[in-house]
Amino acid sequence: MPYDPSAFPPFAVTVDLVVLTVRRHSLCALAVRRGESPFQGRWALPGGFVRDGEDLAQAAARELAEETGLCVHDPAAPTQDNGAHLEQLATYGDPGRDPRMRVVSVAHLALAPDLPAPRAGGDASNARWAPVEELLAQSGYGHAGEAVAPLAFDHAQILADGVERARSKIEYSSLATAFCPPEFTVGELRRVYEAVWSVALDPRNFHRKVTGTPGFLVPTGGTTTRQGGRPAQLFRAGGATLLNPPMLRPEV
Amino acid sequence: MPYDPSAFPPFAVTVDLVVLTVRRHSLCALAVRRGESPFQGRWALPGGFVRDGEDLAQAAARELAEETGLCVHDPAAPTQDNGAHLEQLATYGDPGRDPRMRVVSVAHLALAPDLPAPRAGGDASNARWAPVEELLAQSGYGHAGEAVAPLAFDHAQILADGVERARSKIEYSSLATAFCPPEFTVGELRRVYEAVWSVALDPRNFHRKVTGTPGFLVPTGGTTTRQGGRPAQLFRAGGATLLNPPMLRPEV
DNA sequence: AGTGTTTATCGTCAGGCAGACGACTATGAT
DNA sequence: ATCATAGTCGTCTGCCTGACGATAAACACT
Repeated sequence: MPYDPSAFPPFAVTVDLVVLTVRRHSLCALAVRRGESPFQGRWALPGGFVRDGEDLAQAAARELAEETGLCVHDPAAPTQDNGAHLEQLATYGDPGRDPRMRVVSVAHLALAPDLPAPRAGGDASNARWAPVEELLAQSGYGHAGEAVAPLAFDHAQILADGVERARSKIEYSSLATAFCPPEFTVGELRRVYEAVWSVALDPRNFHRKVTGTPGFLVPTGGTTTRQGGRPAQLFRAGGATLLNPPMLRPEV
Repeated sequence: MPYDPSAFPPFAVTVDLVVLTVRRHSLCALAVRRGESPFQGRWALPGGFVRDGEDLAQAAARELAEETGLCVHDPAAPTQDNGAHLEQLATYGDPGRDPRMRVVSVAHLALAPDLPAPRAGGDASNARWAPVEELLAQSGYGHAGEAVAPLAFDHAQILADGVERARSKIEYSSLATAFCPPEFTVGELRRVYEAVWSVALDPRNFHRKVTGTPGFLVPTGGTTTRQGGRPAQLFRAGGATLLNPPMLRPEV
């Protein structure tokens, strides 16, 4: 028995993506320039409609692939390379958040290693990685800074929520490795934490913490000097996902 | 410029509620019996359609009030009594999760103190508080137990996610006080933790932890003997929301 | 009145972990 | 050769937690 269509208002459902990466020691998010009204020419988060017969996670993964070429790292089959972490963030459904009609957006959070270059999607005339601090300035969610127009719709709120989720989640999970290439050094992982939290961490205590947590890192045997200085051991992400005790974020 | 209606499939959007409370030393959830097909006669989580012009949080608060009479405790105006904690949980949008049509449900989590009795909503022929362990048995999310039919739709998954959220969130926030009446003793708060986590905690270490965390509890000056034994100091929830360092959940 | 039971509250002690920081190592640059 | 850079190993101190003893204040019996 189908529902009586007059019993509920129809909604459009979209997925929006907060895609985060670490570039040049700062936390950056993927932004696309809107080619259509409303907010034409303004920066926005990538996203699109959920299609018929499509799961929310599928829709988010499809949008992510369209915008970045990233495949979602499936925990069940961790053989793939260049995989990103993807998780649902929150849902935004204020009436009036889109002036055209009632749109409910299921925001997702994606964490990716540093990528060569963003490629613009179909309906976006441009795309770029921008420091989150810059995107959130002017919006009341960040410190004042560059004079960039605020993000379209309620995307500044969504981005702020995604950044906060990422900041807190790397405390008690091994998620920070999602920002790293498949093989990385302890120093590279530390620079991820430092960029995401905007703090400086003691290299010695950090090294003790991450190498002492069972299952967090597994050595690959190789070394690298790509950061300069003494060669560093290379690691892959271990199977552990929960960090107990957590990595403590220093006080402000 | 409105959207082209043919550009996206129409969805129905609902809110579903995971309302948790602690009754007789066990964590219970509000369940309503379905009066209509599909899943007629089965237990389900309370919920309903989001109305035109209504925010998601408003819709959840309205459903909560309809089902339980609870008002949402607004952090901005903490003068109200009998207020419950309400937060968005996650969104479930599998095609086919409702056999009638495409429905996206924005699940919310509510935490309430022990209530006198549930009152059935309009379209539910019955309502009750049931131990979550009982509701999740038979569903693969809990231990085997009573022979109760599984919850309707994907509500077992939603309930399991809500319970897990509550279990982890009381670790690092003062949210456990949302399960308590406005004034409560340290022992009552401890029994909340014990019920939610299904563990036994050392009363002396627990007392030291919660009274030693600044801003967690503020003494009201009164005492009570409603639990028997030596009179206990009464407290109200303090302003602190984050617990740092967190309350540690004992190992299994 | 005394005794037992229950619950609350205060103390003590040992082990683990984090922050601060010294020391040493191995590379490339000048 | 010397310096700068980055990585790695140790040490020490203070805080927090888990385990548990001891005391306090109520009630229920006898």
